[in-house]
Amino acid sequence: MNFKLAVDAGGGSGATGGTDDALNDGAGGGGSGMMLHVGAGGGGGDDEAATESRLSRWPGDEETSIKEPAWRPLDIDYLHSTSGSKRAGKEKVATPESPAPAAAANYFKKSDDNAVASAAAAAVSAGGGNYKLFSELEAIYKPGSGGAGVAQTGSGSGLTGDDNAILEPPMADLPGEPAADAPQLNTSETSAGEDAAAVVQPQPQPSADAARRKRKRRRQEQLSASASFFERLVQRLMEQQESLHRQFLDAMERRERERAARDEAWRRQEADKFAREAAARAQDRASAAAREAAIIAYLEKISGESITLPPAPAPSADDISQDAAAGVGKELVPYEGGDKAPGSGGGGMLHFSTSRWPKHEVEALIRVRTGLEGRFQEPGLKGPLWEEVSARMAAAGYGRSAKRCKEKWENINKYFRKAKESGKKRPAQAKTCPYFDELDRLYSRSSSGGVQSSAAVDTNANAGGSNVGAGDDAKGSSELLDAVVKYPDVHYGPPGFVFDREQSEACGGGNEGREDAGDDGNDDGDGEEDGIGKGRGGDDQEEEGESHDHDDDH
DNA sequence: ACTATCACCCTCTTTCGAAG
DNA sequence: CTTCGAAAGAGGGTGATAGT
Repeated sequence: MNFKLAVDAGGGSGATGGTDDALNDGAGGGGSGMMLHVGAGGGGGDDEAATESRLSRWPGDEETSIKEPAWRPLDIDYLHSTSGSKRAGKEKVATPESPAPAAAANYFKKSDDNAVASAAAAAVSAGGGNYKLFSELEAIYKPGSGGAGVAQTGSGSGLTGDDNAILEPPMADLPGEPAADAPQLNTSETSAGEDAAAVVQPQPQPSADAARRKRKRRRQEQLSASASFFERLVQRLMEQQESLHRQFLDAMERRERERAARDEAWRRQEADKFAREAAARAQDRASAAAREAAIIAYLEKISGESITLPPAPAPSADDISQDAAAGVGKELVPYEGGDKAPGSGGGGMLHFSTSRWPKHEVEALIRVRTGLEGRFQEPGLKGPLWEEVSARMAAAGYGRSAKRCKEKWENINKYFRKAKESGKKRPAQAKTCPYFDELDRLYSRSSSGGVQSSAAVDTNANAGGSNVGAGDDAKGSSELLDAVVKYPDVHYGPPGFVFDREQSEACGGGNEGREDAGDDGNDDGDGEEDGIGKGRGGDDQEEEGESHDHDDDH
């Protein structure tokens, strides 16, 4: 949309009609463009004075004889010059030079007087008259800058729709750009008016060239000012961005330092914790060693024999398996000289045994195995369970692989069944007697618990047979078995110590139960049978044993 | 020398889960 | 559902060892 603000210098024909968007004070005809026509009354003018200054229509929009009306560009400077005598005088000078029509001359003449402005303002304020343009202009210019209206009047951007309007405020702030020059800025926006002026003034005049050069120079100055302004703006923007970037980097660096500090603190904390745990472990080991030494000393004192402990660092299950894979009979097991025949090996020293299971080791195996009986009853692979048995044996100081444990368990069961089946009366000093009793209890319990094994059947069938008294008191045997089964891990410890004492107590050894902590207690078959026969209330322990079993059963 | 005990190995059967 | 393979358990054989 092109705005044209023009003053109709030529008298309109007064033609009516037309529905244009022009801001006519009369019923001026429309046009393709939006124009501000300053006219007295258009076709509707009555008096001659009205014809001198009035808004006219676009050329060609009406049947006017004046095809090219003498449009004079509405110089905003001029408009505002009405408030200044200097400007008015200037225009007054230019007026005689221009071949403007008489109407324009009259207009200028009319506006020559300063009083005209006031009169026009009065007319505007009155709401009508020839100076309605001023109200329009005020409506356009005022919203932009309030009191700075004078400086803004020359922008003309509001009229032309030029985007440069947004640059007005900064331009107004530009240094070296006097506010007084602001009204001159409009000169660039009135290029169309210039054309109109060219039309009005066909013959170029020297003064017009000078004004043009002057406008061009101003435009260049304006452009240079704009360029410098933009340069400063961009520079300021870059500085701001650099500042933000520096802040960003600082923040990143600060956070990085904080993170490093946190990591360092965490590492220190972990190191301290590890050190504390290590110290606690060392203390536990020391206390355990002291306790063990005290027990050993006590046992040596009451037994009068020298007791050798199994190697402290029990090999792991993997090591045991590797040993087993390396070759049978090469496992490192605790060895008691008393169990071996004299001269067969150094008593009390560790050696690669002949893979024979010492009695206490077999007992430990039975305890461990019976402790896991419930899990062995469950369907599933037994391999892991035997691994656990091996691990528990290792924890007790016996290095036996899972395979060896399994084989030994099967063997002792085999012997047990064979012995039961044979029906022969076994000597009380038979080596198998100690854990035969254990197995008998186990199978008795299993049979009472619904798991009827062949061995248990055989055991019951041969209750009065070779294993004297083993099945005589099934109830007492079962209760004792419960005590043994429920506390499988409690008895872990030095060979032949805890379990034997427990066994002696269970057997009702009475006066010599605790004292006879050695191997003699178990070897005494009669005493063992008596103990089973007497039985022992194990209900309370059974209740406690359940939880204990679960605790250790991991 | 004989017997009992034990470790080790092997075979057979059963069970169970995966795969077709 | 059938087949197959792995695992577990039972059972037997054999040789070594210790005790009688």
